[in-house]
Amino acid sequence: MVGRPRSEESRRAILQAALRLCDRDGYPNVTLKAVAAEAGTGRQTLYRWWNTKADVLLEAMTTIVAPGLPPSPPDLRSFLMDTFALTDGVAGRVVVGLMAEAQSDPDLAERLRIGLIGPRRAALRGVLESSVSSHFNLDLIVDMIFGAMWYRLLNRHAPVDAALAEEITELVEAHLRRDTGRSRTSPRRSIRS
Amino acid sequence: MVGRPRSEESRRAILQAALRLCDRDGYPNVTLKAVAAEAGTGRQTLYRWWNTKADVLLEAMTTIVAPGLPPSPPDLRSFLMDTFALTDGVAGRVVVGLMAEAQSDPDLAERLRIGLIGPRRAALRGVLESSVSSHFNLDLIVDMIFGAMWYRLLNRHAPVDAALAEEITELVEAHLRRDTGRSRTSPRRSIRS
Amino acid sequence: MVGRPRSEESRRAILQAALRLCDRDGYPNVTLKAVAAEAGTGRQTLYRWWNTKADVLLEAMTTIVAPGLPPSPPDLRSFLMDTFALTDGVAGRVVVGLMAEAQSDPDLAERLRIGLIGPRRAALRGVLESSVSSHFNLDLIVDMIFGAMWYRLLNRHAPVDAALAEEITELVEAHLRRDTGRSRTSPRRSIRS
Amino acid sequence: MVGRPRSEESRRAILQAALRLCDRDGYPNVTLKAVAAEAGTGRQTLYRWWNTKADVLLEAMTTIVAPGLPPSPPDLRSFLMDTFALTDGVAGRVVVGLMAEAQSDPDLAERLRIGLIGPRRAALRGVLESSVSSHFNLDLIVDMIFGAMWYRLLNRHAPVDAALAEEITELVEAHLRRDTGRSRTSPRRSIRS
DNA sequence: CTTTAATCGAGACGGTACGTCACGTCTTAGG
DNA sequence: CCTAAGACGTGACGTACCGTCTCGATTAAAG
Repeated sequence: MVGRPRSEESRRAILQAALRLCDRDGYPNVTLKAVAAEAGTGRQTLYRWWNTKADVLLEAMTTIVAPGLPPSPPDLRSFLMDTFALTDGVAGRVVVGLMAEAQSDPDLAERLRIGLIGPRRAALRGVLESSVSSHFNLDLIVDMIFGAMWYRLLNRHAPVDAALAEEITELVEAHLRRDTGRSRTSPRRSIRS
Repeated sequence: MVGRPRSEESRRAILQAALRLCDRDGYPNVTLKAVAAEAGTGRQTLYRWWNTKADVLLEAMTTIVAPGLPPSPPDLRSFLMDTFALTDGVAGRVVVGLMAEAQSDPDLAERLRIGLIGPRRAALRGVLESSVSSHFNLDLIVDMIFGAMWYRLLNRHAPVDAALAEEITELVEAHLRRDTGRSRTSPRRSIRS
Repeated sequence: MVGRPRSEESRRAILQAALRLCDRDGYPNVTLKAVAAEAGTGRQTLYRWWNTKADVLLEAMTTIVAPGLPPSPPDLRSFLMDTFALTDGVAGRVVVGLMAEAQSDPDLAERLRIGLIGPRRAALRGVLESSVSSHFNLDLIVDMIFGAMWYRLLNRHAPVDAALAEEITELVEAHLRRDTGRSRTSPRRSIRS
Repeated sequence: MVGRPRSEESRRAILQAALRLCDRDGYPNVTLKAVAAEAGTGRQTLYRWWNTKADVLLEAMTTIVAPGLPPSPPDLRSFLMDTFALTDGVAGRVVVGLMAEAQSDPDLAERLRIGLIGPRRAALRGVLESSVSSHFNLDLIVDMIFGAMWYRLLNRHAPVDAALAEEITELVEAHLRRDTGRSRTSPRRSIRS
């Protein structure tokens, strides 16, 4: 026997309510109780399909927000512009909240790396491969670029905006360009995700 | 009249209990109730002097952990070595937890910037000033170096260790050195903290 | 939609736990926390349905204890015997505690008068009407009979027992009887509850 | 060594503050903390000389309020008039609060009986002895008269005023007078305080 | 065209941390 | 040695959210 099928309507209502509340109250102040109420759904419906707040918002990120990312951006400048633009809104708050929660939830941490962070790292690395000298440890460059972004997202001492994208692009192209690379840095080592 | 003086013993017991529980259970799983119990003090004593968990741990960082920082490190390599070494332990977990909490507490965010993050930024900038060409926007370099550190602390795709310090130092000295600087990057802009 | 129905089991467990603790520790020493623990229920379940300790015990009195009262006692002697018998146990402690609390809670005071005290006054008055001369102010007689009971319950200088019932009955029947009434007392005035 | 003598000023300030707060907030809402603050005295000073709230108010009653009682009232009517008049004010609230507290404090109960209730019972008994036939159990009559008073003080279904004094006096004089007493009531039994 | 079964909303359940309040004790400096 | 001031450890308060558990009602495939 099969029973009543899952309501797609409830699913989307819950994901969108979660994002809406994250935007309004901030990730840590969102409760699943409030999400259910905001979505106009029962609480058990929520717990039947997700286990935690992080589960809900991770799915919301990958099914609602992520599709808005640039598919295959041509150059570093556009890649950073598009990426940074996305951080200015719910997506930024959510992803920072998820990252914070992952600090004490190893399982969530891994799903974050695999589902969200890793793919973006790979994408940036792909963009860099065509413009940065192979003498450099690309993973380190990726760390420093996305690191600057995360650092500013968290500490808010400066915005993550087009100007940052521009500055980073100029720095990379002026000093790490394929033809200008005279690196004495050590050979790259393998890195997770 | 004066009344009974504040118990320095209780104060230190609470700060150390908070750090201990952070180490054991992770920042978000620490409760003030448990801190009071672990410290062997009354709960009211805790609320008398601090308002939130973040308050307690921020003071713990600045009065117990921070004094362990290098006073005036000579060069970039040692500076990063010392700094990164500190992140491997309670300090890392705490500071990440504080940063996460600051996302929805603007007041805490500012105190973090002023008391913890800003001074470290200034210190790194000071070190860079003597070795990096003035053509570069030093704030951006600081963002990228500390950014890489934060990024790895949060995402844990790679360790924040001596090797990272070494790689960053080599990259900076090889390509951004004072005498080799032929930057075409845009002029620096002012940046908060 | 309806939701999960209220648990009758929890309700009775709480009421009985409240009475049990009142009996053991005395009304003022009962805490709602202890009631919940004794009843094996959550604390919130208690607060969901009652606001105060007095609320709980008032309901316990009217739904558990009161049904044990004599339905329609034939004569004054039996009425007093039955009534006084009830005061020797939890009921006495509870009702005294409620009365004490009502001194600073006008709302509780009114509910006490309407739900507990008033009906007993009416019942006693009914019994007296058939045996006491209409020359007397029955409300005053009620005050003096129940007053003696309350006075002894509170001050404990003498027991509220069958002997008291006997003495009062004799006094009333010897001197206030319908046919012997030659009262010169003033006409009755109306009295609340 | 003798040290500093006890401050009589503080003592009176505390007693009066306790009465004032009882009047304003009701006995159960008075806290010793508030009494000390109201009296402008330290909290320890209070605890040094009294153990409980009841202690303070019992002393306040016996040293401040009681002296206002009629010394040797001539007849039942004046005795009741004077007595009832006193219940309309702080004294009523305090004595009811003490009585309530005594329900779970046997020691306080006894001090109440000895220091406050017993003497008044004896006084009323003395008045009755000269006007009521010796055939009656005077303790029962005392119980019924003071009982009516307490009952009304607590339940507030009717005032404790001059009218009540008048009605009781008339009832007693009309039906229990020395020369009219043809009582068939049982012989008196001994009664505590 | 009725079962049958899993879903839906609603909402009560036993827990637990929250931040506040009053308790009664203690530890200061000052009279 | 008493006084005021006030911090101390304790424990109940009433609130909020947790994740689980019943409910009656709904929905669709299987019999």
